[in-house]
Amino acid sequence: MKTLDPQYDPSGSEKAIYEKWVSEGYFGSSPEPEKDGYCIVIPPPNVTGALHMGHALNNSIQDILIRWRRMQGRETLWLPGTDHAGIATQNVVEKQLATEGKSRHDLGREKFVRKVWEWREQYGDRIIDQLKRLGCSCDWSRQRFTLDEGLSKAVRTVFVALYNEGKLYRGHYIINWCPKCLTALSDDEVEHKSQPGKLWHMRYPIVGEEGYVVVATTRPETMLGDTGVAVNPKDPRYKSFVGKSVRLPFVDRDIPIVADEAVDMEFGTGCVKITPAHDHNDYQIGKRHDLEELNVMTDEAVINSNGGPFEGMDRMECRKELVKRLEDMDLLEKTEDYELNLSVCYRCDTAIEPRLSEQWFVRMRELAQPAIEAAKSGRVKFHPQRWSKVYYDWLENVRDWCISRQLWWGHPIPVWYCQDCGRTIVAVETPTECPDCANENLEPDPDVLDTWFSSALWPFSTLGWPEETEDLNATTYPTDTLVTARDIIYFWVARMVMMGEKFMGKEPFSHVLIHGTILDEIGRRMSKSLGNGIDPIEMIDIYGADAVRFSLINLTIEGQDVKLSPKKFEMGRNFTNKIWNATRFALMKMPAELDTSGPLDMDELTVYDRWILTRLSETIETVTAEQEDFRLNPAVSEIYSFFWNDLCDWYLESIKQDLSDDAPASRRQNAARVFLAVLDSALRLLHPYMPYITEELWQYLNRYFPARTLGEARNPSESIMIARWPEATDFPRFGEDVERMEMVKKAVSAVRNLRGTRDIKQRKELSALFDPSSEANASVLKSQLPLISRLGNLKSIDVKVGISAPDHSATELVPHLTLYVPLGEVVDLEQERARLQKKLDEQTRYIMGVEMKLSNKQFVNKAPQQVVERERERLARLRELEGKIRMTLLQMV
RNA sequence: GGGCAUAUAGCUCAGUCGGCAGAGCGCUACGCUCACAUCGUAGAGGUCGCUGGUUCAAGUCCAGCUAUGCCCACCA
Repeated sequence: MKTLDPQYDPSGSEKAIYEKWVSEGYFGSSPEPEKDGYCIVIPPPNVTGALHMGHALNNSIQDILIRWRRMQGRETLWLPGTDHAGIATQNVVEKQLATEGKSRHDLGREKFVRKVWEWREQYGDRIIDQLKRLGCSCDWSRQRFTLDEGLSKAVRTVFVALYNEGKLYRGHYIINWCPKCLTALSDDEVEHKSQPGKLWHMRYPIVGEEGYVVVATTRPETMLGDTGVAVNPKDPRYKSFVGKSVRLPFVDRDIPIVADEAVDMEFGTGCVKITPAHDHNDYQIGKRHDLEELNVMTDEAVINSNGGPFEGMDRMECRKELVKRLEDMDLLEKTEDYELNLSVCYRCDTAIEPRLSEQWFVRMRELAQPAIEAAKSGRVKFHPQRWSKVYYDWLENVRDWCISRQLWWGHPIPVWYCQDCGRTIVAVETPTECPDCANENLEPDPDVLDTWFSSALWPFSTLGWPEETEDLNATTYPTDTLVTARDIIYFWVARMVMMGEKFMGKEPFSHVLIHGTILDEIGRRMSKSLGNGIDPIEMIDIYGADAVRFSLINLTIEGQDVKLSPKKFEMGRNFTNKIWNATRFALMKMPAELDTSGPLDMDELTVYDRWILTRLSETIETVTAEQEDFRLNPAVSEIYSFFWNDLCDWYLESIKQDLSDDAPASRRQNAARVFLAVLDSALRLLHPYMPYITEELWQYLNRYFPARTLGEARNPSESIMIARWPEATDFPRFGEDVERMEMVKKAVSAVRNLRGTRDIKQRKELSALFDPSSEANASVLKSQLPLISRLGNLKSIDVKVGISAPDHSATELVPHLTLYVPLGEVVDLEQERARLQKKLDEQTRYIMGVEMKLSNKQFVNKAPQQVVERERERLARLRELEGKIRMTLLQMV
């Protein structure tokens, strides 16, 4: 007989178990069109990434769903992979180069890109290995990378198709430029930070006359690129100025004063400097008034030759110097403190420099419509539902998407320019000559695509599209559930639906499960800069993967954020230990010869056997229903309390005697069989949440007791991973036995209660007299005397309706049950009396409350009959109890 | 400026159809009884953010308010 250690140590077994799963091919999938499929595509983590708590939560959820559906017999596919993460990865490798004193320009593009690939080969699977430690049951044979060959083909195919339809265009527009990453960013990649700043009021002298206008700005350095000044046409203060010009200091350019509705008369001076090349609004205003667009900065946001005396200065340096000189020239009217909304790069936090440049854009309006429709029609459902509103808001107000990035790492834009005739060639395959002039001198577009462009195709590009592969069929696409966090609803979710509708003609998934964000103990986002992150791998090292998974799910309620601390994982660790020990007990106590050949005779079972089977059936039903609703937290809580409270605290304690050597053989057989069946199903219920420990223990159970009699697993000997998900109907329900067991629990609790409140040692055996108020209850108790005396540590029990209190006894009164325990001289009668009196007062108060309610005609007439009836019963119960207490008090005198 | 979320025990949070306020942690007392001290038994601890309203009945529904957090938005 196998004896387990008294404490569960996950570190010894997790790795071997995982390897076994992989080598047996349990994660694999063979999606065929006629199968009942269940497919999830992983949100591909960045290759540069290390697993953080957000990933741990995200992937735990996916693994739970996949494992559960797999056990239900669905053809599951969890498709894994990583994202090439343009900027992030390029930055990492550039940083590495920098330590060698080199830049990517020293290497040149080709060599640099090769270097990044090398980096990926070396480090890119780190996060994959970490996902494996978490226990993720992805089909690793299908692992994809957003930059691998198949996906590149998908990207180019989509690009060409959109271009040919006129949904892609290249143009000279103002975009968000990161002067550190040296690339354009989409609007969504810009973050906004509130920051204290200043509002400088500058004087621009009017040309040809005395005086000046005062413009207010938060960015004085951009004045070098001003090509106009705008006022509101309705502003009486400036009416006479419209049409005149001002002379720009330092660069001595005359620029016009124009009237534009967009100017807010209330703000600042009501007079705005216009810098079309360095501000989104100014760009629009400039277009309307045909103002010159003058770029005054280099890629690195250093003032260029258009900046006159400030050429060569960094923008911030220039700002300082420029303000100082304005002041010297008496052109600075005043400086105000101002809270500004600073735009920063989401990757490096550098202040964005809006900048005019040549970029590629996707026309979004039309593409967005089917994506909106997909959600409106219910084909794509958000959980919780409120996130659909965020999704709609973005899609309904979507702006064109800037997709070109001035990076080297990424999908090259499949466009070539004929150096001879100037023709633009957009093609899936690299062209060798110009179709117009046959010239071979073709220059490729230097830019790459936004990483999110390839991510948008992920749900079908990973399945082989545009090739017509076997994997791409109704079993896999649309996939079932996308599990993700709210911060990429725009970046990713909306764009996937858009592209899925466009190129597959179908939504890419039916459900979007948005989970909460993991925060630190005091509610801040976990971030590298704050250093407040908790490393999931470190937690797995300490507590085990199952404990980490369980704890995370147990803390995560329906999309609510989670405040996390390392201590929270102790709960999961404790639970694993509980499961371990319940099984340990089973293995220790099983009879040497367990006969499981015939069916279990239900008539031979005890009250507690039938009770636990009923509770199990109910638990299975609830858990399955909650999971169907994506409510994993209520599901797992249900299993937790079933396992700990019902199974361990009550059932296991109840059968201890039955499993001992001196118990009758048939009783021992039956108790063992029921216990085994319950344990087996409980482990199967727990498996999606805690895959490792359930597998390990299940194997132990299998090895020694391969045959089952209830809730038969599909393949008892192989792996719990592919065992059958339990069904409520696997077990009979016995309503009456549940009631009986509740009565027994009440009696035992009364004894324990009496002990606890009177400082009577657990070890001391007591004599108990129960007055169960009805003959029915009396017979229930009488039939369970051995159990009650065992659980209550009693040496004798009397059960009699209407029994009167013996002398020198302590009394415990609960509804329908009075317990007397004679304590001889040790009983403190004064205290007993006080206790009873207090209880009596309490009952009287309750009774008054209920009487009041019942004497209220409104209540009796309007409340449902059921509720009124319940109150009446309650009153009867309370009165009975009150009477009982009074009587006992009288007897004590 | 708009939108969303949150407010319940000392802490972190559950609470579905409106019908007797729950869990984990922490705290107190007792117990190393042969599954588990990562445990067991018992206990203390609540004006459900505030103000109104609907209802026989409100933690739960409605309105308003306060506080906190997040998202969106071109007032320089």
